[in-house]
Amino acid sequence: MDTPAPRRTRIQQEKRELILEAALEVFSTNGFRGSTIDQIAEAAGMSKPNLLYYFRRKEDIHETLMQRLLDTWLAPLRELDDIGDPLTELRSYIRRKLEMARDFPRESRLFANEILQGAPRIMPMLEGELKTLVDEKAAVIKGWMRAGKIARTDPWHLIFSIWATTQHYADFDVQVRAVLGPDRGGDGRFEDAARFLEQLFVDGLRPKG
Amino acid sequence: MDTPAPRRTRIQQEKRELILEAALEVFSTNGFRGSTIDQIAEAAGMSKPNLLYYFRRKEDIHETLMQRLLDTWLAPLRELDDIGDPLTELRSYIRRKLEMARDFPRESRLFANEILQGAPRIMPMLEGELKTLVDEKAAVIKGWMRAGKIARTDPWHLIFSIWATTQHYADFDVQVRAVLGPDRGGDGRFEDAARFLEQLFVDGLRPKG
DNA sequence: CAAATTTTTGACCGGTTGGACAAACGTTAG
DNA sequence: CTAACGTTTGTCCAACCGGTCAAAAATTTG
Repeated sequence: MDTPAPRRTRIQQEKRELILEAALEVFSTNGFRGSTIDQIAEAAGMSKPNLLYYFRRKEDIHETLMQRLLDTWLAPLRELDDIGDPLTELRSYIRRKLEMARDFPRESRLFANEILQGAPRIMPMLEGELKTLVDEKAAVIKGWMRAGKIARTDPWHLIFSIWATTQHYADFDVQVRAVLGPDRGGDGRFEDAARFLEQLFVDGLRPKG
Repeated sequence: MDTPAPRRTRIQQEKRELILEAALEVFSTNGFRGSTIDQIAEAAGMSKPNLLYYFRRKEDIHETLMQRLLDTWLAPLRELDDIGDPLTELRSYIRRKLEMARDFPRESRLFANEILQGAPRIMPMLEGELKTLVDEKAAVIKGWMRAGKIARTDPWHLIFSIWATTQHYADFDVQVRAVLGPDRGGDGRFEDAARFLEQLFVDGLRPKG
């Protein structure tokens, strides 16, 4: 099904990386339609026809970017495992997701842009791979609830709320910084967020006496 | 500072409303740059030059839409009051925000689009009006914590987490529906979400010991 | 070196987009 | 009726955008 491993020269590999890096920057802030090939080419330090020599269509860049993103994006949830203490597992999942929001905000915004516009390009993946993964992990969480390890609640919405709260710090970064102001909006905001979220979810999920 | 009350005929008022309604639909799904005047005009059932008779520039439509949005968008937070039981107050704030995500998803997505792109048009409002309001309400919440009515935590991040979790059901609606599937992704998803969020926040904020 | 291949660029093209404009059309008031 | 005013539309334009192409420049290969 996949393209049969296209042979690429060293220059091709490097330039393609350069373009993808530039495109991530441009797409994540302007969306797909709001971005122009010229913008990406300029950010990558090359001319438009030269860029089009490496990616024949604008959509190819976006598609490549999206494919790479999805692999790494779900990695934290895949790691959520049945071994170990449930509350500890959830806590480290939240921490990993928040670290991704901190370290890969552009990827988060690229994803958010796609979903906001109705996920026209990745809908099959949402209904397939993603749903399967979430259902699987929801079953794990349900097991923890049955065993009395965490409070009974809806596992799917629990996962949604973890996504929402962590990605918020990437997608709505400007708002967060504007509201916190120059004093508290600095680098420490992610640690404050980590502390808060840990408290919220751990106390909110601790099994009731 | 404001425009000196432009006189408008009845037709002008009606047509402007029609255009704003159509523009909300188009802008919220395609973003500003991703939307064309033609699309909006067609959605409003009129020709492009006719639309431009009521709004001289595309940006004017967006600006008007954004100004109206901001008023209603912060209303729920403004209602958060010091009277009444703190946990009840927070619970009804969450409920109101979730109802807005359910009833006004286009407004939510319009706002999300703007923030995602760095809030180029509303940054002053974020740093001014919004920050002032949030600081004010954070002080109220801090009072509740000092009084031992709710658990001690960061009020600003608490507000962020309420925004994030509730707006998620509007902004990421397609993902939510895709993951929940045809069975659970129906109309009941907002009630499930309300139940879950209430449990999460109320239990997570109940004062300890 | 020289031939072959890969990379880069300037010029160009067709389609789209935001917006201008004048003329036509409709409505209302005297 | 008619003049004034408000509304609608067809036509047009300049800028922009995604993408092509041939030729020049650089690099690799023999």
